[in-house]
Amino acid sequence: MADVGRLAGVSATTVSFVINASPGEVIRPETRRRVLAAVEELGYRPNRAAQGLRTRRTSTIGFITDEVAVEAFVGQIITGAHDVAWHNGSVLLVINTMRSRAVTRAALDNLADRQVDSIIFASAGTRRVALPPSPGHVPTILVNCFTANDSVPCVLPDEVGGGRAAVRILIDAGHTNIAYLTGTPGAWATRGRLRGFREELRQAGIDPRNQIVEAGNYQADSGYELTLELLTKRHRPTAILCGNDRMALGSLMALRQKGVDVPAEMSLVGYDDQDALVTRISPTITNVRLPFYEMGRWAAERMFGQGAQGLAPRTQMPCVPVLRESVSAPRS
Amino acid sequence: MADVGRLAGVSATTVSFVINASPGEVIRPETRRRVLAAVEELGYRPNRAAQGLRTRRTSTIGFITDEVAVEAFVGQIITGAHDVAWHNGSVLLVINTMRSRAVTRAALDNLADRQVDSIIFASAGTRRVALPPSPGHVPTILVNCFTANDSVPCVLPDEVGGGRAAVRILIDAGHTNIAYLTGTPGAWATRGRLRGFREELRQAGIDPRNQIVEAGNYQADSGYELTLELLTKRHRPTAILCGNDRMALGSLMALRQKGVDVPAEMSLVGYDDQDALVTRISPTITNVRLPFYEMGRWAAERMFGQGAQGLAPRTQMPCVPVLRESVSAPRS
DNA sequence: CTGTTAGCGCCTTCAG
DNA sequence: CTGAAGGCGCTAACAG
Repeated sequence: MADVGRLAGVSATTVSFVINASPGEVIRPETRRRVLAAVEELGYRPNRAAQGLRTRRTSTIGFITDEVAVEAFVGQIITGAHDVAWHNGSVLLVINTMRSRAVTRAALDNLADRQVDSIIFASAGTRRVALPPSPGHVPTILVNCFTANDSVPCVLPDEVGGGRAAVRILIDAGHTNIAYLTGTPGAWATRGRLRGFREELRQAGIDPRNQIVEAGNYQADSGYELTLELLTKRHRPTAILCGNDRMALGSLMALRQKGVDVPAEMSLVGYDDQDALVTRISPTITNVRLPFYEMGRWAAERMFGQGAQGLAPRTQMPCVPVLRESVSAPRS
Repeated sequence: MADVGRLAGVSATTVSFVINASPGEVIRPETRRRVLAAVEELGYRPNRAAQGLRTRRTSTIGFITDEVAVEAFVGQIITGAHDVAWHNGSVLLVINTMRSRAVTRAALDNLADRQVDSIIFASAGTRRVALPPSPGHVPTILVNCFTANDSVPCVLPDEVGGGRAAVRILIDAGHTNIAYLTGTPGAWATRGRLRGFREELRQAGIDPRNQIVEAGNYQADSGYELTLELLTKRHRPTAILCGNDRMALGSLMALRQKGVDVPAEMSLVGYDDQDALVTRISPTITNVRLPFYEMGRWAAERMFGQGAQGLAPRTQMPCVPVLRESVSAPRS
């Protein structure tokens, strides 16, 4: 930087002013031109580490997660947070904890030591986490998880609304006899979706107690087996709602095997909207999409606004219906 | 740090020596104890940004990629690189380019400005990339991609070996009439796998020209349709090898639909080993696994050894067979 | 409008 | 064995 100043015939300070377009500093156009030329000639690039030391702002967001690889869900959260960060000149420092509490603790310390501006903590599955107290007071937001006492602001998918949206798709298509093959009973997501399922039916004047609800486990086999079972019942439903896309896939395989056409003879709705599973298949599966990308964006956006100050303890993002080929009106 | 020294009754220099266990510096145990106690009491943590400025080592690896979210492949590479980095006290700065050349260029500059120790550039699909010349001379390794003139060392999956391994599974099970539903013709991976397919057959004394080879497109529908077609042929194969897991899934659906039992009447082998697709289904699909995690590890490991110096221009990592339920001996 | 001075927090000679 | 001095590259007051 001193070299640049020397070449341009000015001091390092002036170079800094020019490069950063420091607000309040007025530089004569001629000087600015000379400085820029010198920067160009020397191929000078400011050292961000030094800047960070001086300004106490590293333009870095720490991103801690359970697990980057499984399910590609976390990948979407990262992508959302990344896009916003990049747009604001920041970048993501990613640490994978593999759900180890020790690693989580170490990651938090490490990120604080590196002077990150803020921390986003994301979980692959929606759940309660016990976050060790962060050293220093780095603004922190939780994505797809929450703490017991809501001590840290978080953003979650609106699963109840998602459950309602899923049923609404089928009701709108004219179905009144809908089977719901749920995911693992007790899981946070399962409970919300089921509640939404019932609420929406009731609101449409359909008694949820007349609908078949079977508990699966979010794996393809459970969708497959529960569907085979379903097909043997007397009062066969005209539509199946699945706990997630893997189950929907299993269900589809069972329907194929039994020669039941989708959607002509049976409508099918998945949940999660996992691209690889759901759009590269025939028929493409109507779905409710989880807002992972949006939650990632949301969290990062907060970091460039008021930080984690003044946020509601919990924010919900909508799960939106995605209409594809697997739903049609029931056969009359 | 000065505060810690004051509390312990020593200089900041001594604190530094104690904290870093600086080699060559001998500290009296009593002094060390006092320093450590002061560190503890004050909750002192060294500022990594300042350390980085001074030592010119940030313990940070820049990780640039096409796309974090799709396919979960990149997630595995990140995980591999991350694990090695973390083990060595380093951390990953992740940038997503969305295949934009401008972003890639900016990412390279940004990482150099941030003084990362090294850069790993990973692609979601195996392909040739045109990497803008890195400013500064940060050691760089390519994962799952390569440059035209091999100017940057890279690590790639051994697709020829993978193709061989896939056929070998079936030959070992006793099959001699094997159909191969390939992925998109012309793709680097497709060509390698097909070559391996032929080599291994020939070596087993089977003429590849007698085997059915059909070109698909790596999507589930192509597996589905090609399989339906296959089942109408006179000389029906006893085993199907698919270009990837999505195609295998499509194939499985076609077989189900036609009432062909897997593996009793037809053996099936996928490729890629995408967990979500392949193990959460019945039957679980025998596979050849792409070494994404290993390639990520490999690249990061180099960065803690000789850097990118003295590496072979291309390194291949083996694709290993994963035996599951979808293969059995052919019906005699 | 521009230059001087003084650190940010740490590590590394070099003297004791 | 320990401390003093200097500087990594940059920016923020404060003068001119």
